[in-house]
Amino acid sequence: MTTLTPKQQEIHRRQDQVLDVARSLFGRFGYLGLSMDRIAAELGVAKGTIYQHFANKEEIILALAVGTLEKRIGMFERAALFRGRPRSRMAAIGCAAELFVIRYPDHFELEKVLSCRSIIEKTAENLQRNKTAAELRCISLVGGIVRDAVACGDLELAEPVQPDQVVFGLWSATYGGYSILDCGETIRQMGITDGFRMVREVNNRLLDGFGWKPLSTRFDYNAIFDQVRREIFHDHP
Amino acid sequence: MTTLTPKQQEIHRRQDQVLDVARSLFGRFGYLGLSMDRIAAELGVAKGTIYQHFANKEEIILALAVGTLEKRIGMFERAALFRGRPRSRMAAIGCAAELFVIRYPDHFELEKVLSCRSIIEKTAENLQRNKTAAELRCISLVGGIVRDAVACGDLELAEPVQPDQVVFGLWSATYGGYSILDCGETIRQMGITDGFRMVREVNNRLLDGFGWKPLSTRFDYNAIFDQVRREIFHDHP
DNA sequence: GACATTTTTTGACGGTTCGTCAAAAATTGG
DNA sequence: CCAATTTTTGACGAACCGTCAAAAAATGTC
Repeated sequence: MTTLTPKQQEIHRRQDQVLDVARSLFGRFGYLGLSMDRIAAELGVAKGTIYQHFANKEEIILALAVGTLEKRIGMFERAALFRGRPRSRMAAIGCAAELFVIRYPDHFELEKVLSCRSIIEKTAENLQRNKTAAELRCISLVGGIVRDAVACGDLELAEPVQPDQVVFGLWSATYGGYSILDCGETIRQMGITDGFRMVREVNNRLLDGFGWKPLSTRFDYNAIFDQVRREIFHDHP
Repeated sequence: MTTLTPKQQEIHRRQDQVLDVARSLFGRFGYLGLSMDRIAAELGVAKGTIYQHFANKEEIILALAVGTLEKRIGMFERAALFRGRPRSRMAAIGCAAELFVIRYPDHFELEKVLSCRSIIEKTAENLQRNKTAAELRCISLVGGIVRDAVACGDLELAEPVQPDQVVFGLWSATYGGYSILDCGETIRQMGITDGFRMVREVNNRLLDGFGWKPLSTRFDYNAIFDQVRREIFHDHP
């Protein structure tokens, strides 16, 4: 286990170096500006060496996305520790999600590239599973809070509605909302200025629609956001 | 105006032929499988000729997306003619959106590719504006229904909430929902089977949360979907 | 430390796609 | 029919891909 030759350690380190360089290049020049040749040049090694670690640039991008997803999991876990009724804890998760998109703005771009069929198809399935697994961890964390709410009576789901449906709704609205804000001129043309407030509002109304108490019309969840920011994520930008 | 030489007419026709071939190639092989050389070969012309019409494959993809967006506008316009209270008319729009993703499944893939910064950046800004304009037409159509609801008292928006916020919410939830369903293994792992029902449900709950009457808990909007399908889109698959 | 063996690195190579542009072909108008 | 204009062509240089035999480095054995 711990018996790694110096050489093997060097190889391990280089894997991270490749990702660092790739992240920088992707951030600066985007998907089309990222190339194996450039990574190799920037790192001062031959191209063949990069191929020892990753089969193509798509797998590098996938690895970058998994990396930031793990950051998000960490933030969600910290947020989930917030003390309060389930809906407040859910607001804390919302706050974490918001801070995540601010702190890791490139993540969305990675996500969008990987959502293209012909691009993700170039990656090995077992690597794709890493990403799915990370997503499922986020989802189950959120699902747990929904179930807590059901258990304590704050949320009553009429027969056919399942807790996962609530999670799906939050995920849709949040992912969709940030996607729309992130890309395209359209939103600016609509005269929308404070996108984050907008996403919060939509999520609040959605949970109100499921009847999750206390309703956002009777309780100020923006205050929770501020509190979570102060108490849990004070070290964040 | 109508004085087009035979040659000019041929050139106009070819523009559409290029798009037809490109749509087919994109559908079969995706973004990475689409190339100017292949289009030219499939169409039996030299590559240079394609470049007379489009500066690169990204502009072709953009044109394809605008094309399907216009189909959607048409469907939304037909749906908006549905007779009923505003919320039922909104349900009719939802039905149109659902039928659209069924009828034009490739549209989402186009949309995802174009949402990547480094890809859309390769297209001319005035072409991007075509897409923005088409999106804004859809949005203003939906916004009109929201305003109708406010005008007739079915929807009361508390002070800071604007009609566009409701539109943004519907757009987020729908776009996000279909995106999530469309791509990735995660959703299957969650055990979600009927994705369309799920998106409908989320939209219903969202509008309930805004207090748009009649609430979905008191009125069956699925029935509206069926009715719209029968009465307006009977010619659709 | 010398040397045989294994592991790692290298970069040249063949292949594909891109976007260009001068020459060739086709069209137009007189 | 011919000169002028427009359109088409495909060869070209450049960039990137992924591979692989040869070179270099590391390892382990005596």
